[in-house]
Amino acid sequence: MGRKKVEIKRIENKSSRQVTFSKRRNGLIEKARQLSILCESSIAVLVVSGSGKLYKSASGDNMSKIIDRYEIHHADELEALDLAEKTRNYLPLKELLEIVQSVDTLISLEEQLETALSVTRARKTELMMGEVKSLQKTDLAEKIRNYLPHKELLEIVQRFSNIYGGTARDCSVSN
Amino acid sequence: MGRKKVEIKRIENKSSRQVTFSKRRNGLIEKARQLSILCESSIAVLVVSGSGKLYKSASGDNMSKIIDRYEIHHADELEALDLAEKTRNYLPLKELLEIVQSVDTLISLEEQLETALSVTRARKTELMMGEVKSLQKTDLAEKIRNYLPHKELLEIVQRFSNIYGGTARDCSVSN
DNA sequence: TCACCTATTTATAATTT
DNA sequence: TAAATTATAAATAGGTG
Repeated sequence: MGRKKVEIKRIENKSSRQVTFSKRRNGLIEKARQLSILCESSIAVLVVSGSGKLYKSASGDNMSKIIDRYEIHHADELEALDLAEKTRNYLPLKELLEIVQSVDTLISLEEQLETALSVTRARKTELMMGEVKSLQKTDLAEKIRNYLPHKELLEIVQRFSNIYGGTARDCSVSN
Repeated sequence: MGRKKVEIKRIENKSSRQVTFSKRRNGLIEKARQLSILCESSIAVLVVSGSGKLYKSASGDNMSKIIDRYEIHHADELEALDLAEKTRNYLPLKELLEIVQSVDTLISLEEQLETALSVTRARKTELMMGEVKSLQKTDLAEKIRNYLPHKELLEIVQRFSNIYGGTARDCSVSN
């Protein structure tokens, strides 16, 4: 849609590439805006220029919510990937805070965790991942359950399981 | 660009809205692809339909890298927001793992942290956030510095600071 | 560099199959 | 319904000031 048909390949001339980048970028964002209004949808457009500059647009909802939606959908795909692959991807900060908080809780309960804390990191990971069941009968388990809502605790344990490849999925943490 | 000019407002007829959604969504993603090739850029498009279904496209780079770029840029804006707001946003899982690992490291160095570990959670947070400077002269600081790359440690400390509202930004952790 | 211009291509709304 | 067609609106490539 111009005086000449252009092949879709890198524009070699730097200044016309810059002009085209600016024009088409604006066009793309305008198209996103229209689609979001016409069809009641939420659209995020992120453009990173060759020089690394970021241009973004969020229509119909805010950027974080749209990316959140992507993360939720994407989480399933992550299941199949290994840890190295996972590290290139994301978790909600909320979950991070919960995990940090749960680790923190474990630390604050250290007097009851003496044995566990003296073992190796691998053992500790296993504890956080897979031994919740056995802790149920102890005061520690009681305290942890009181500290975090049951469902969230289970999710955190499962998250650790996913990260470290354990089998917490099979744990039940009943009330 | 059709038989009639259309106003940019919600299409009331459900089936024509669906048809337009499908056509324009494809058009948008194709435009993104072209722009990324023509101008050597990376473009992410996330579309969430009214019914909540997600459509995504990443051109020029993978989705995670593009969103990562957004997160890095966006981090500055987050500074001004409170924790509740922050929890609706994201951190790379990589950073999560580093933080968990750093907490883990702190735990494994517990014999040197006896005093710190016996204080309250608030005190502990303060330690992790703001007291790195004072730790520099101790063996603990040495071990931490050896355990994690310097730059990453600083970033983690700053991240804790951002989360808990401390002032680790002012800390220097020199080698 | 930066708007504006406009010939032309491209996208798409309505229609047909 | 859904895919293909077609008439038209919209986007934009190259040009101009």
